[in-house]
Amino acid sequence: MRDQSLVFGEWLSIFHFCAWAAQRFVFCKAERLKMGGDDSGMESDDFDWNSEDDREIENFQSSSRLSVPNGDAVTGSGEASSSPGSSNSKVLDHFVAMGFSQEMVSKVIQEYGEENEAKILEELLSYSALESSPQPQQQIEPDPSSSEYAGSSWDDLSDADISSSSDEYGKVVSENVVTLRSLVKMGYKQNEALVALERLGPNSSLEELVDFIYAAQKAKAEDTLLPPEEKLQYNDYKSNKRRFYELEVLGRKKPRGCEKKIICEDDEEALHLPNPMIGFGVPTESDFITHRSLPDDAVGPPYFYYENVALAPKGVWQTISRFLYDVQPEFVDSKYFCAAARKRGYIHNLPIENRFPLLPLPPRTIHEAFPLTRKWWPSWDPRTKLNCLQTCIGSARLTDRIRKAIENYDGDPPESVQKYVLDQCRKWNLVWVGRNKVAPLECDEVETLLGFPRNHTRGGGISRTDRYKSLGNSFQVDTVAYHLSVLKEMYPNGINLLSLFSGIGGAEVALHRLGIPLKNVVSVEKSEVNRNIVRSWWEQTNQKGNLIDMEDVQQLDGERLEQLISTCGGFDLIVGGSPCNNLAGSNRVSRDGLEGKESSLFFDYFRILDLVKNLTTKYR
DNA sequence: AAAAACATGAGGGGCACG
DNA sequence: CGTGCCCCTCATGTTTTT
Repeated sequence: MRDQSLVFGEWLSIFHFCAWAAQRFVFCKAERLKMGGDDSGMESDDFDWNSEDDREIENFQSSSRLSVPNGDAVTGSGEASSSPGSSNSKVLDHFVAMGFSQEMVSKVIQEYGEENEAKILEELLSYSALESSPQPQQQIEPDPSSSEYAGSSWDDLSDADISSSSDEYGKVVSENVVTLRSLVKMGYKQNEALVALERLGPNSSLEELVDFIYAAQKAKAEDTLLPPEEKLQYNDYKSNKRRFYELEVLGRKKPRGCEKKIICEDDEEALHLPNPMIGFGVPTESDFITHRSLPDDAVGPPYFYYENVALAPKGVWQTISRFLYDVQPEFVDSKYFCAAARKRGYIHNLPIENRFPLLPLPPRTIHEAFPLTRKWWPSWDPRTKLNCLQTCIGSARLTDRIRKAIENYDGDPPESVQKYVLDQCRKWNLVWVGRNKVAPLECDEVETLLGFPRNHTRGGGISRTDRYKSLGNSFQVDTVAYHLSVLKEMYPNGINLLSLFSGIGGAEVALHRLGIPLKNVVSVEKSEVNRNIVRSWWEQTNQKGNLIDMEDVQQLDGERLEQLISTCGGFDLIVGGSPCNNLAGSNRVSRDGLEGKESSLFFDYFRILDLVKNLTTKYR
């Protein structure tokens, strides 16, 4: 049972969210006018996002689909108290205009005074939540993790600095509140509404928000969460293609006799990881898929290529896939390309015929990759592949402990010691470098395993710790290059690349090693050392093209993109592996899923991709 | 001040077995 | 089908060392 204080707490967090969103989203009317001006059929597809232009804010009010009836009444929290005499009816009118009952508003104003609109809003929201929530029992989460899930991220949000008291701030708050209220009135949970509004922006239409929530529900919901009639609405979704994918690509056998379970047959089903994890095929295995059909919306140009960890929390890949035009992910383990495992999912709209690998093929066992370890490798260590290369390495003291644990014995150590050593070796990816001596991989060894040139991340003031971190967050170049290889014959004169979350430039290196000329590369990467690494590589490899680097994907708005596109002549490929922090299993602290602090930047990948797609089709 | 070392499991998939 | 066991995971926050 959910008690009232909990509900109220959630509404509190909603308010904090609104404040946070007000800061985060600055509205972009100019873009909408520009794009919608020629009426080129982009009504509900044009997402409006950040812009820092003030005049755009001015225009926001009139353009909003979910308009505030009386904008003038919406004042910043600081202003309301300045003229108490006349503001009583004004404040009351304002909240009534937002859709609250006059009775309720005056009651709350009586109780709390009218000088603190924020407080009034809180109260109104909590009251109306209790009153109008259509199916309160439905908000009981059978899955206890779900509420925690959202809870932690909202805590983050409420920590956000909400000192802004500008006018647009007030508008944004009320705008969001109205939208949220509408959604809750429609029967959606606050959490879902919040997430949707956060992702799509306050300017988005109700339809878009509802659509988003559907997607999220589909990804998350268990059978028991939703009443059957609501779920039936999802069932027209892709059943044929999904089935084809499961049968043909994932090698999945559809068990007979489950026709009864119509409801959960397709969408509710968890995405199955292929075994072996070879996607549409890898150079070293005979199993291949040579054809797939893409959803119409996904067909390029431009081509896009998205990457993230395969073992994300449940529902994440379904959501990602749904945003990326329903293209099904290709799950590939890089252990088929090199000596280290790296299970990743890739969503792209590239052709998959006539792929070819980078040559020479890298060694695919530890012994081949590190011949010197063979001499010291004990017979009781059966590993032939390394585990996933992560962002941290084992410490020197750990390897010392292991040495001491072993050297007490003449022959093979007892099984318990073997177990301990093996566990540690697997956990930290240690290799044998001497008698009773294990060691973590060196930076340059990691570089080689991942397909980068040696010393790619070396120098320029980067610490060893940070090198491991940057490398651990990177692509495996051979794997990505194999997928991108189909571009070579399509673009003999080179490509224009938009590289988001570039990191140390895995995509750039892959294309370069494929022999695909890079004409213009726009590289967006937050970390300065990483940008330096890419810049340095760019100069060392005598690139003929032009490298433009930027810091923040969130600053890449429609205006900026249009500029870039007009100077570059359009992007042929948009690559991005968005942050996995909140998805990766190694994260004990904040594995919050796609809504996590960093991983939610996926939605910026989608936003930018969608913008480029629209701009590309528009100008061609 | 910066770099390195350390402490901190949950969550799922795969598999064998009954 | 369920259950138990094995295994793996693009990490974060704090403390210690350099």
